[in-house]
Amino acid sequence: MAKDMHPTRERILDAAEELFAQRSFEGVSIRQIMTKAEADVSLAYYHFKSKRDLFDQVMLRRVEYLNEIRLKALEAVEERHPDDEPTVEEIIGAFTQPLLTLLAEDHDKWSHYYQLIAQINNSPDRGGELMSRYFDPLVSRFIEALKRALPGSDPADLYWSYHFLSGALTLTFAETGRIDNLSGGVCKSTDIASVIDRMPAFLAAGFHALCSK
Amino acid sequence: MAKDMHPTRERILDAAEELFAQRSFEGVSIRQIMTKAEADVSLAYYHFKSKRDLFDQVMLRRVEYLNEIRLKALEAVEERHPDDEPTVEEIIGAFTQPLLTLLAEDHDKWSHYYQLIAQINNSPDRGGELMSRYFDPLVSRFIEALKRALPGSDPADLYWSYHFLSGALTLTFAETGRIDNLSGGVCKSTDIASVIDRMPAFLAAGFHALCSK
DNA sequence: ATGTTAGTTCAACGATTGTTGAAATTCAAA
DNA sequence: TTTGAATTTCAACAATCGTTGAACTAACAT
Repeated sequence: MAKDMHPTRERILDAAEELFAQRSFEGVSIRQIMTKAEADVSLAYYHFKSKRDLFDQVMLRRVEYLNEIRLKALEAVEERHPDDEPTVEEIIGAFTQPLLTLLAEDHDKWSHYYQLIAQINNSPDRGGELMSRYFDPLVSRFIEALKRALPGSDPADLYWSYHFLSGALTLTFAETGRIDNLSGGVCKSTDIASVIDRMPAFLAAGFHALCSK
Repeated sequence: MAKDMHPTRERILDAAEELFAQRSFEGVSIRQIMTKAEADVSLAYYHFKSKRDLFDQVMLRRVEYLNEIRLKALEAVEERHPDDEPTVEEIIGAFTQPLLTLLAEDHDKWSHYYQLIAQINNSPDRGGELMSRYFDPLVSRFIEALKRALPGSDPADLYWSYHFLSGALTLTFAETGRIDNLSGGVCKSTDIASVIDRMPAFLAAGFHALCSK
């Protein structure tokens, strides 16, 4: 089914994904990755061109599928509104729900990937560049939909609103445990059900406050 | 005036702050830091116990002052309301405005520090722990104020709302250039004036949507 | 059997890492 | 001028870094 079924290559990608997410690109050595993958150090360079290439392949492995199902979620919402426009909350729901669904289906598989994205999103080094490369087509599509849901809004307001959304979203999926500490156990980073309905409501209200007149 | 006026030590801290912010703790070597600081490698270990200690001192150098002025901003808002409670937007303004004011006063001094905080906030490794250590006293104080401004609200709603705020705030101050790319130049990461009134309005609306009934 | 190819192992390279001890320098107090 | 402490320089340590080439094994086509 999958295009790339080589088991060793997959194990390397899994190990790299987890370690890069936890300790960043430079914070992890090839040897540590290959130890976790239970394979010889040289195999990293048989399956990948370099450490940087390995990192890129970790990103690319899931991004395509991720963008695909999020786009489909948006299209599903739009098809539910043949005449009028979907609401802001519906659009934001289509943007966030697929992430939560995947996480609920297979937490171990997606959590590290989300942590990696959160790290990149907040990296001043090449964060803006990388995020744009991987997600701009999808995000632009969503912003178009939001523009229609908020007619006459200032584009700058819209972009800033999305920027706030992006920060809230990536931090939430980073599952850093911070909210566990702060709330003294009332909230848990890994409690997906708590976030699933709170985040779209919170963010949609922000969009309306900023972009509606 | 300042407790620590040693010029070399300050130069090391400046260089470390900038490089740590750009490339993370493990992504920067002591030698790179000392080259930028124009000082011998050994001086890092004369002024600091270790690389980790240097990192901690970079964080500690500004956190006390930062928490102080943000607390004062909150107290000023509260004193303006001797009888009733301040609004949610006023409280969030007190939380965010001092950051923007400092950045406007001396961008080079504070931008790297903010980038470092953004990086830590989104780090699954020890992010939750470090952020709690440095900011929980202040944040708890603000959440108390928000609790009074939103009587009868569910604490979990409040904590999650603050969590969304935290993500939006740190990403914005990370100045990654992402919004520059996405908006095609309409918005600029470094344009503080654009953020100063948009962010509190956006976030306050989110709090009300989630925490008011 | 033979050859081909994909996958894996082993050993090593030069460079860089964090860190340290001792010598050299600076500079104010005595 | 001598003393002593604070600061800086120099040289080096073992360990680890990313990366590579050559040898080895497995499986399968001819």
